[in-house]
Amino acid sequence: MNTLEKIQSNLSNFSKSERKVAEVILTSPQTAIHASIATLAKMADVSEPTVNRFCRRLDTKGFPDFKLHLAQSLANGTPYVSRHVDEDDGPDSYTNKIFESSMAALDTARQSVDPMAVNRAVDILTQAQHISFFGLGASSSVAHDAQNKFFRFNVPVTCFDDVLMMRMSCINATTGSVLVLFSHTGRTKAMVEVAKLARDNNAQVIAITAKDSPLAREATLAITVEVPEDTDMFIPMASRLAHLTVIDVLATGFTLRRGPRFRDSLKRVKEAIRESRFEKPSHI
Amino acid sequence: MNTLEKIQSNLSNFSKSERKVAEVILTSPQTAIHASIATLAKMADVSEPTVNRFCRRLDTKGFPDFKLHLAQSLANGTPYVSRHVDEDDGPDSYTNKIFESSMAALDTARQSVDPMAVNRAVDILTQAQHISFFGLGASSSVAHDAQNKFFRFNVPVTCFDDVLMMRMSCINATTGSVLVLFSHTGRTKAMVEVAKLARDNNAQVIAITAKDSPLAREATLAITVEVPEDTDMFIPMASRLAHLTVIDVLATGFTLRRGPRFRDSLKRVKEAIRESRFEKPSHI
DNA sequence: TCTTTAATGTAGTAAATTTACAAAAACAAT
DNA sequence: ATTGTTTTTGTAAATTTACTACATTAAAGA
Repeated sequence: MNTLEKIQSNLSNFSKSERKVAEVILTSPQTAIHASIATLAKMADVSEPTVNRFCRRLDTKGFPDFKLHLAQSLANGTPYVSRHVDEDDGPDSYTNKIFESSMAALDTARQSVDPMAVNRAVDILTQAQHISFFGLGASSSVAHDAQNKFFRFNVPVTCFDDVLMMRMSCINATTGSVLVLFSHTGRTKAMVEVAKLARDNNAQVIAITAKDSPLAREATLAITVEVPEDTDMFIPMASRLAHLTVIDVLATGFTLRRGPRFRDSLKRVKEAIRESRFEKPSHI
Repeated sequence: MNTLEKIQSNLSNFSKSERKVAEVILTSPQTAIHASIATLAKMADVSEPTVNRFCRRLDTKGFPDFKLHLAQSLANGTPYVSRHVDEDDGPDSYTNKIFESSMAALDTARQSVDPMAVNRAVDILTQAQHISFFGLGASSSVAHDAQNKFFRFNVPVTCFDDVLMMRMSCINATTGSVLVLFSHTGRTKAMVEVAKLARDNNAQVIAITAKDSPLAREATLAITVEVPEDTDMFIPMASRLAHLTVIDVLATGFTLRRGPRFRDSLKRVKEAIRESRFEKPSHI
């Protein structure tokens, strides 16, 4: 909830003096954010500590922190809030809502991803002799995307979206094999079994999945991603965007680890497909 | 202009030490607004007055005032600036940069997508007797994702990431066929030819691609998406996220058009895969 | 190489915020 | 009404924070 609204709704919970502070802030919030605690105290005709206590009552660290929160709530509207699509939303409305929800999801995901886990995953990937990407259902396209990306790195890669092929591939796994498993829930039985099978064959298993899930526990290394999935919609949407972005992060880490010479070869891959394209008009 | 963007664009005008401050703030603006001038100075490895001078250079009264502005810019408008990954970025830094760039890309994409085009695409899709999704290279996983999504709608769908199959499929196309082509550049020769072939066979062609591209011109309807693609990285990253989100938008429009009864069948699809999962501990 | 100018840091100062504690007010129970 | 208790509020000191003036260092130009 927006800070200004919070003050409004908590008005009855405040003490007499605190309410005076609230009144002053509600009357001219723009003045409040630029005032010092002394000025504001004088305006509300209370003591400075009262203002400070008022701030703490609103779950802020103190006066400066409170001003920060207030400033944000004054900056028209909260940015990317996951908003549910309504029955009677027009194209304009649902288009915006979906995009904003996606951005909000990425933001949540970003905060939940542990960079150290990313770093260790990059370690494992750079040392791999062979990388396999596995995903079922909605995650199969994620696995395909990963394959497409790492393929350009001139590393042996495969990708499966079929349980039987995954299992067969695990049987042939060796110490140099690295498997990357994608699963939003981390509870798909088949995937958990595949992870176990792979580890039994000494392969390294990186899971990109939910925190504290069976798959996360079964993997050598788990990059856990928290995504506020829209439960109204019966289709996973936000999770795959988050997973794809994790792929980008891993790919970036990979190229950074390999150094500048490696990037030249990427450039050549890109140039290889140039001929298949229509020239872009150069005068634009 | 948003403070964060202002820092980004003024980067060259700053002195060496000021740039260090800018880097720290851009890397984690959320940390910056909660830090004291001393903490920030230490993080950037500069002196406190340098931080202060940095603030003034951005037309603020001083450090606290700067934090207020920054807080506001994080709240409204575009908080996420597309930022390039540096050679010496640590895991923490590049993880954040990639996520933020992705969010910034989605924001740009959102502003460029025409909701009316979306609406017309939904019209066409709801009336389709058969839907095919085509994508090559990095777009093939996008097409797969679309297939997975629309498959749940109990509509006949196919998906190809192979030019020959695409062409064969076009030959058999009829008036009720709808093709959805994904291409970031809209300049892939093969795709443009496929679009032409399909239209010659009276199929409807929806292109999700770049504005004013050959493919956009060749299609019955184009949903044009503008994406600030990072040209340093020789791999398309942001574009596919934008295209996937467009799929979500189309899928949402589709379900809304079909009405509430339709959603029950989606629910059943979801329940069908429940058995394949480990139960989630209910006490959490 | 020397001079000039710009950039950066050090140390001290002023301001603002917070803490600890005491006074006052409100409330309850005798 | 009066006393004891709790809550609220304010005072004053301590601490943290930000800023200013000046010194030093680095860079640029002659």
